[in-house]
Amino acid sequence: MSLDMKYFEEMEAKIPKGKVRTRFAPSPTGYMHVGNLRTALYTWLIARNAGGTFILRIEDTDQGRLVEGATDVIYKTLAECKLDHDEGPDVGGPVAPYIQSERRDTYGKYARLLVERGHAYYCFCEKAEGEEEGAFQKAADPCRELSPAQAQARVDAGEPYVIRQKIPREGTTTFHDAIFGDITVENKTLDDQVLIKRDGMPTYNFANVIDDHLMGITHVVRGSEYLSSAPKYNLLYQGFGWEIPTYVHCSPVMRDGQNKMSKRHGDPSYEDLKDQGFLTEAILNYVALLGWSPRGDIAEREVFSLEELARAFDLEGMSKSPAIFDLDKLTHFNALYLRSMSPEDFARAAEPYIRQTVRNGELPVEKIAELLQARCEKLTEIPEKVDFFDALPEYSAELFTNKKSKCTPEVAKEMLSAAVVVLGAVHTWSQENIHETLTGLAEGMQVKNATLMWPVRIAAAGKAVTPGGAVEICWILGKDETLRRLRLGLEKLN
RNA sequence: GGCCCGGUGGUCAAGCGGUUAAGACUCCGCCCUUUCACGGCGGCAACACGGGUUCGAGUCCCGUCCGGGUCACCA
Repeated sequence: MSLDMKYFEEMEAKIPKGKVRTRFAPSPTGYMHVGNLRTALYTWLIARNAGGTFILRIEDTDQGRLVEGATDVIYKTLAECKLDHDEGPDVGGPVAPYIQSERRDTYGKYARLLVERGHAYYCFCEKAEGEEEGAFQKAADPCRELSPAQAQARVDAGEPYVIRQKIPREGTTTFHDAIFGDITVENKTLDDQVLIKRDGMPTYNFANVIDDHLMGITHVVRGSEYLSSAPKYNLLYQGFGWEIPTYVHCSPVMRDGQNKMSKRHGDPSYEDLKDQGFLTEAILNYVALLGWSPRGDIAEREVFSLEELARAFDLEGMSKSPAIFDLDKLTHFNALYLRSMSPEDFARAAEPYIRQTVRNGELPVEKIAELLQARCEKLTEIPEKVDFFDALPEYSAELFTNKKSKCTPEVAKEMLSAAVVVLGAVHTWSQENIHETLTGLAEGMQVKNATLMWPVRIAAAGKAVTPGGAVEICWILGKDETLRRLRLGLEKLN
């Protein structure tokens, strides 16, 4: 069997050169891990920071793990996060196809090229079963010593085989990582990993090297779990005589000191976080800082838009150690983003949540939203905060007691009786008028504002904690409903 | 177990041989105030340990301990 050298030349000729090119290469699992999302973000940032190209590649070489509709989740998430790709399965590009299962032939050809060059060999051994405990020593593979002719004969005879990388027995291999620096390992600690599986599909490790090279990837960004296989990648690149890309290994996002974030442990994916009421921008901002931090004169800065991140991002700022995901801090970022929205945008975003419990179409949603903006950290906490507008909750007369406001049930009774009278006389139900009326009443009765406002608010809302004060709540409720509720409060006190 | 990597407050982190060891989240206190928030001010809290090198070490070297990764025909 002879190799078609022209094929390799053509493939080589297609590789774009001269610009930074990065790729996000997820395998379609059906959801986006937080760690995955962060890797995608960093990969995108490296490309955008350098004015380079960001590529999406789907790694679906594991036939047994294909999940229906899983690639859609990837497209949807990237689009939502505004991590736009310049090349990919959906938009095409100069080095298509961008789905590994469609590149199957390519891997086989390159594997044979590597065999030809003496850096790989056919292996006909039975699939290794789970080794015994403590048996860490690898047995030497007899197939490694087969002559090319012997191997070819068995292949031709239809014997099933895999292709393995031929790792040198002696010496050391050193590779460089942009974050971790130079790492040297002894070759004898490396195993002859499988390159082409029995089913003809490449392993992740092999497909990655081939694709990264053929797609002209300059910065290989991936999780640090691949750090220990990096020497083998280097040997592969060297075996082909290819230039080695810049490795960027990112430390994992942890759920606690011991475990990585994982769906299995019930840790939230990007989709889950969205469902919990987190904003995409806040998630991205938080996640960016979980493993990267700005330096120099912006070292103290935490709030970054995507564009600002792209400008500020640098490999130097990346952390070597794992980072624990902290929901409290994410929540803080979410609150920050919620507050920085324009009142109009916030009202638009909040309205569906307000409507969940406020169904009365008469009530001014914009005003309710205005009260909510500084008072919620997540949109999802809105419904229970505003439920009292529609229906006055059952509440205990004990709520009228408040030490700081100098209010007791007796005082409340007095305040409410007076308030019903003066509020009943208000002609134009505006916030200003309500405010003046009530503060005027407090002054006339020789009590501090709080002593009057407390019972009014309690009677109007029926709960101890409300968004907004007495004046605002009364105004939103309208005159009739306010008076009705205040009278109800009075009854409760009798 | 071998190999590789890491270790600054509870968490994210700055620090690059000389600092009172930043900042943020959380928590606590105070101010503001019409509840709660927002905002403002203040506070608690850290260089894993032991040896070196150096006039001087969180910063450099070695060891110990702890944690993680990897040792798949999964990615």
